[in-house]
Amino acid sequence: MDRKDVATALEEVAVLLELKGENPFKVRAYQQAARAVLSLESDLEDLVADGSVHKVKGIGKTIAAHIVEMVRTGRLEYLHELVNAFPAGLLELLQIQGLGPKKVKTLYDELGITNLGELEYACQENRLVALKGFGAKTQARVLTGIENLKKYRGRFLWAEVEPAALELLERIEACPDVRRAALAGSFRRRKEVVKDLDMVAVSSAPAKVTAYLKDLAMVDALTGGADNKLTFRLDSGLNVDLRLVSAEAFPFALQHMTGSKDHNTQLRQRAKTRGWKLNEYGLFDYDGQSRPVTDEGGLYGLLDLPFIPPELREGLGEIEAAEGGDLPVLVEAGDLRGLFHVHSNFSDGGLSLPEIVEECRKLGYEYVGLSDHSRTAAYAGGLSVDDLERQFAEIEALRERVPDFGLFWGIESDILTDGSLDYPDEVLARFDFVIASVHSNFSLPEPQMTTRLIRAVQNPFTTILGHPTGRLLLAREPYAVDLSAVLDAAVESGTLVEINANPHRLDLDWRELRRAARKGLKMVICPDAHSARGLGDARYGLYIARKGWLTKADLVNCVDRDETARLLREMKSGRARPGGNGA
DNA sequence: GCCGTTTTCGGCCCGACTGTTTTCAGTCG
Repeated sequence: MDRKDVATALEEVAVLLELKGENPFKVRAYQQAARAVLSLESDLEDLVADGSVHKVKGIGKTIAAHIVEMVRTGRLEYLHELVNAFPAGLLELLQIQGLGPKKVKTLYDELGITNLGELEYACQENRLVALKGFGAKTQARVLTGIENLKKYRGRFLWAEVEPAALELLERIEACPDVRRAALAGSFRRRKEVVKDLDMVAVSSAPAKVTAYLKDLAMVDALTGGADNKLTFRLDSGLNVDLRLVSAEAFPFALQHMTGSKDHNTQLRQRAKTRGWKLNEYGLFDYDGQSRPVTDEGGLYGLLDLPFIPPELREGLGEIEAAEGGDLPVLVEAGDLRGLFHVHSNFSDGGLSLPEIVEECRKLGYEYVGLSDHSRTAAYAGGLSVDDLERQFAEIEALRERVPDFGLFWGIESDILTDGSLDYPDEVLARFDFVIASVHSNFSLPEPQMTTRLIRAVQNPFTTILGHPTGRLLLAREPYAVDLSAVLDAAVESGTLVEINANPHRLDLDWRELRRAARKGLKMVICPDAHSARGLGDARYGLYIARKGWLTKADLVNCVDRDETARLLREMKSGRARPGGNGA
């Protein structure tokens, strides 16, 4: 087990102990130990080897023994005992908004509820209202929570699917009876959430391909399919549709399977007005002759269109734009010169400041904007004014050591309920930049939430509005807010808006990006990284920026270090802001 | 369960909200 597995196991222990009603400080000890493991500077195996695990701050004798057991044997007996002490479905109840360990325990103890289905039934029978600490509103909230959970089930984050998708593609390409293969569908269009995986392959031996798939370890079961259409389920629960076609049909099938439905409808319409017929097998003229193409570009070419990148194929005007030569030159990975919104171990991040700099340089960036949590975010180790002093000193020292790398000092300030930021102005004035984000009080009524965000956006110290809608994909709906009004305010005051690249967020949503860019809004791809791996999340932000039609010009990340420094200085002094009146 | 130390046990991070209560427990971030 690596450090991440160990940390996850410790967190599971914490959850189960809470459910058991254990001493809350014991629970916290496990949570803290999990965090300590994650932010370990040295190798976990080395620590185990020389018996010094218990010397790590936050890890005592008991948990050290647990860790040693996990690293050596790959499992933790204590965790298994705890898991077995509860019905399997009970843990799922914790995912419902508003239900924590105490309430779940009550439901289990008092009503014998052990899974989602039983809970839903109990709500419908009006049985929750009678429980101590519960009432009509709680019951209604639980029902809504169950609805949401059901809605999310069977759907996957793009980033979750990616490793399996790439591996599967590799395996299928390696099949002797497959000549060519590609990923298609919403995955290829880089939708933030996908329901299943569509694939196309060239093969004339479906039976052999079927047999090959059956032997793959990652394939859980073949679930059906006719001759040229195989459907199967991966061990992750993801369903895959694999379409087998001839080499001639491949570009047409790939285009067809990539979609979207709206895009394809419009494209077929376009073919029809030319007297042709387009389907997954080819483009046919009057006398039923198909026109040969070697790739998708050729297909679009036959319809007098340039190649349309899959990300844009949502039927949202891309065909008209392509026709008029107005397709955007989408931003590319190489365009990103630096990142903002990176957490260090001063708050809840795992990396030290020098490690962050090193990792960013490895990734080819010219600068990084550090932003830890502000003081109100106590749960995330928010920085007191004293902490800020220490951090500033460390940053100054580090800057001297890496003169060729840009190090911007920022903060992710909580937006308090009234829309104000989390430090007095004289403190805010010291940062190179300030990201303002909502982390509490999500259920304000829309008018108040809108006012709150607008106030934050208009604060002269706010550089970037962080995760503007607060959504967590497949977990939490966006808060109620008049987003359009907030973005207008951002354009007006020249405040930047984050594209939070964490695959659970991807917030701002891609559907808003194009409209926002048209308004003149400048945006920033922010990994919101808490670890080295988290820095890599920037690419999900890039994908979503592309999906939102963004070009280099829309993203502050695409200017070099000196220009960025100048921009931040200007924003601070209030003279000019990109997109603002002073620009 | 961990820490620090006052070597044997007491303190451990918290503010705000919500819905339940009639003064507070549970949840969230």
